[in-house]
Amino acid sequence: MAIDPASFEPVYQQLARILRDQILAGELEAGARIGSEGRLAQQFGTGRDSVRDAMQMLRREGLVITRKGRGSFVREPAARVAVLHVGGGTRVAARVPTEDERRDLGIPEGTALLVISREGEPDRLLPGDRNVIEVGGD
Amino acid sequence: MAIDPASFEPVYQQLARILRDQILAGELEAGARIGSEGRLAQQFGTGRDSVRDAMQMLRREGLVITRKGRGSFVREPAARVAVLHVGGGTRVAARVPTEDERRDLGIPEGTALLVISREGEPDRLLPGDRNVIEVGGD
DNA sequence: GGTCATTTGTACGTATGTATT
DNA sequence: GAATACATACGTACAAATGAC
Repeated sequence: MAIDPASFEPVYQQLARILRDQILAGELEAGARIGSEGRLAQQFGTGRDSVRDAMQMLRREGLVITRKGRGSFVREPAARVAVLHVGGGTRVAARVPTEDERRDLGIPEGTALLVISREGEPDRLLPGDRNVIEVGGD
Repeated sequence: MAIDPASFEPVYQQLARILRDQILAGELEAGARIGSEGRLAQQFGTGRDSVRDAMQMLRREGLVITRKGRGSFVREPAARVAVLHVGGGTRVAARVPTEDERRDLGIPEGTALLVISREGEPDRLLPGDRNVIEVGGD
């Protein structure tokens, strides 16, 4: 729960990880307000810059939303995924990949992810650089 | 082609717009190297911070890719869109919305966009917060 | 292999503008 | 109007990756 400035992991990523874990664990519920940038910077002993970078990471992952003059809030998980029923028991979802997925899949920023789901089958992740795939329409 | 620090439009957004226009107009071809952050900052008379913010904007839009120690390069347009043929002459594409689309559609960062295309019909944009839609698979 | 210049990544500081409460 | 909070924008410094030599 503390920041190690000497760690191999950048400060802002440590901070993002701490907050992400709290959100995914439900300690910070959807709609809950996250401490202000100044407050968090003071609390964790970092610059406000690092807090902003961490927040931005969480915004990109769709976990939080930040409103000017108000603060940052935990987002509804479902609000960041578009789901399409395409027939034949197949669902197609679009979402922004997490940082981990981006690293694992080797895809750059600015690439959306198609998730193709069928009952009883593992999800198929389709990044934007392997485009044009046929899905049986029934 | 110049930056106006007194404009209502933030410096980094002016810079992003200039570079975006050059990319979309083909003046900067796919794979082309964009000037270094320091070079651009000097050239446009801004801080490196503003250049970085502009680059980040373009990265999120899928227009450029940045590699540490090397520089930023114009990305292949197709590389950022995943396209799925779902039958019935319908195509589904996922991509990260542009900043303009985010503003127009009123959706926050970290939300992907589903684009449903059918021959002879206008594209339908489906953001992540209006989820679960049926598309005739036929 | 080693060194060097270049370039981006991270992290701090300060100041001012703008939106919300 | 005042207080709070985020947005923008400048500065500096050092770390890490890359490529040229």
